[in-house]
Amino acid sequence: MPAADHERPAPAGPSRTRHPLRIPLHTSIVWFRRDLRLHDHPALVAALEGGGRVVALYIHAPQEEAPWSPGGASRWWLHHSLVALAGELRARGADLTIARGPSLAALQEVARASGATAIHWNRSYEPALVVRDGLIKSTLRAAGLAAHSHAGNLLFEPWTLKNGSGETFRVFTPFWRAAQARLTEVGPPLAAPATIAAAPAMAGLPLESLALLPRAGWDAGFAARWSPGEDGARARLAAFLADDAAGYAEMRDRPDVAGTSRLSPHLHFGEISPRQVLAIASATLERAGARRGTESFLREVGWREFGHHLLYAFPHTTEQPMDPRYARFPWRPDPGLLQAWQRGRTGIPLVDAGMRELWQTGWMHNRVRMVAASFLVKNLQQPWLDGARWFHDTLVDADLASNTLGWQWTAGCGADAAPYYRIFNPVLQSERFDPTRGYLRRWLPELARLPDPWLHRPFAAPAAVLAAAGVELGRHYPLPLVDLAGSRERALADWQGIRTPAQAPAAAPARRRRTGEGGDA
DNA sequence: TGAAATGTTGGGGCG
DNA sequence: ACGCCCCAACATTTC
Repeated sequence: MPAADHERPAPAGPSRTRHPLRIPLHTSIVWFRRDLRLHDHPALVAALEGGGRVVALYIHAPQEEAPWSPGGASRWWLHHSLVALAGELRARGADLTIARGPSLAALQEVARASGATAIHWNRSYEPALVVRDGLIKSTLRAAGLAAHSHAGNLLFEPWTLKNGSGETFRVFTPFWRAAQARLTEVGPPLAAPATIAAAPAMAGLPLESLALLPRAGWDAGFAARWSPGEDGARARLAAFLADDAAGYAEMRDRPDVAGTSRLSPHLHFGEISPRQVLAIASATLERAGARRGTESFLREVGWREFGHHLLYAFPHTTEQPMDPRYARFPWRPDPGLLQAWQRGRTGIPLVDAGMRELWQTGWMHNRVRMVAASFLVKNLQQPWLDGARWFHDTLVDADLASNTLGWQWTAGCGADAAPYYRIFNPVLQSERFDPTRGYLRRWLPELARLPDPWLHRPFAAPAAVLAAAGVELGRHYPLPLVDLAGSRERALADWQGIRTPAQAPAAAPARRRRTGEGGDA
């Protein structure tokens, strides 16, 4: 007896002609991962093609991302983003089914229970996920299921953008020049389906059972600041384009001004795609004529793209320096120094303000990230990987590709790395980029009464000034962990040592002698 | 997507 | 009036 599907009317639209009535309606799983949206979702569109029914599935499998499983801040975001996605699906007639990993077993079980014959997902590019997804795809196919991965989370697939030698770009500027030349190839975003033909509801897990929200109340400041989910993402982009994009080029480095897009967590979880960002930003700003701001903003989208392409080509860089010379760098690991940095108690105001902003909101202004990272790596000489792990655990936008790129850049061991001699002075950076001192005052209330010039450098303030402001260094606020000038000199010397590896004293004379002899060997 | 050291210039005080 | 010195202010070089 044919399935009941035969009696259903054929779906309207062009699919009717491509898929004659005699083919039974099929069921597909859409495996949602870091693409928690319904707009511009190639896997979802592919699953719905031909009038098929859909099981929308999210699988919680943090162990499959180890050692870079999502941290607490990221899990907080994920929880709320899944709530939002489930709401969007429900409004279109579908449920979000939640399962626990291992992902392969969950997919097989849901396929069996739903009768799905195909699985669609949008690709990820992190090393562990590339390996996992490859195994899953071949296993599913061997079991007779159709498994399709789609491009949906980058502007360009990493293997399609190469330099003249056919290699992955290692320097941002030529990378972005090549990408810009091909931006017209990036198609328009796909529309969100108005309705989703859902397969019968599956017995999934309640979201709460994933225990993504923290027990301790450290997330108190998060909800006021963030709106996870697809609606929140598009609202954030719209607000940025309306209010801040025109001045972005000038204001993006100012932590005392809310002039950045703050889209990073939305992009990380795929609540909005870079293709949407490109299309919406270009159209809006073309109308507004804010060309400089647009270019500057899209350039940052380019950095995200660059990080993903690099990580895809050099998967070992999550743990290993890209520049092999740094494998034997003389770091000076010190748990006490690391912990003081993590807690925002270094005695350097801009660094401490940033680390506290991070802890309390799950985010830190990009300029401050560079300064805080530079201080940890260069002045304190703590291993960049320790800093990368802390950022990964505490950022709502924690992203393995961007985080790896940023830390290796700071440490000088990355592909397009800061030159070894480029060492930030956190006090000068503070004076230059927080001229109103609004950022410092917000995050360092214990110093709020310190008069103007000294807020950037309390350790240099006259005793009378400190006393009048009610600040006793070492009690209300820490003394600096290190002397800035001295630690800078030490870093310069050590980094220069990596640049020109310690040679045997005989090396230079030996070379001279050989050239002098001319014809030997 | 630096900072500090060093070099140069030019105005003004002053003998 | 002139030369000398001092030192901002700016430019260049070096790490």
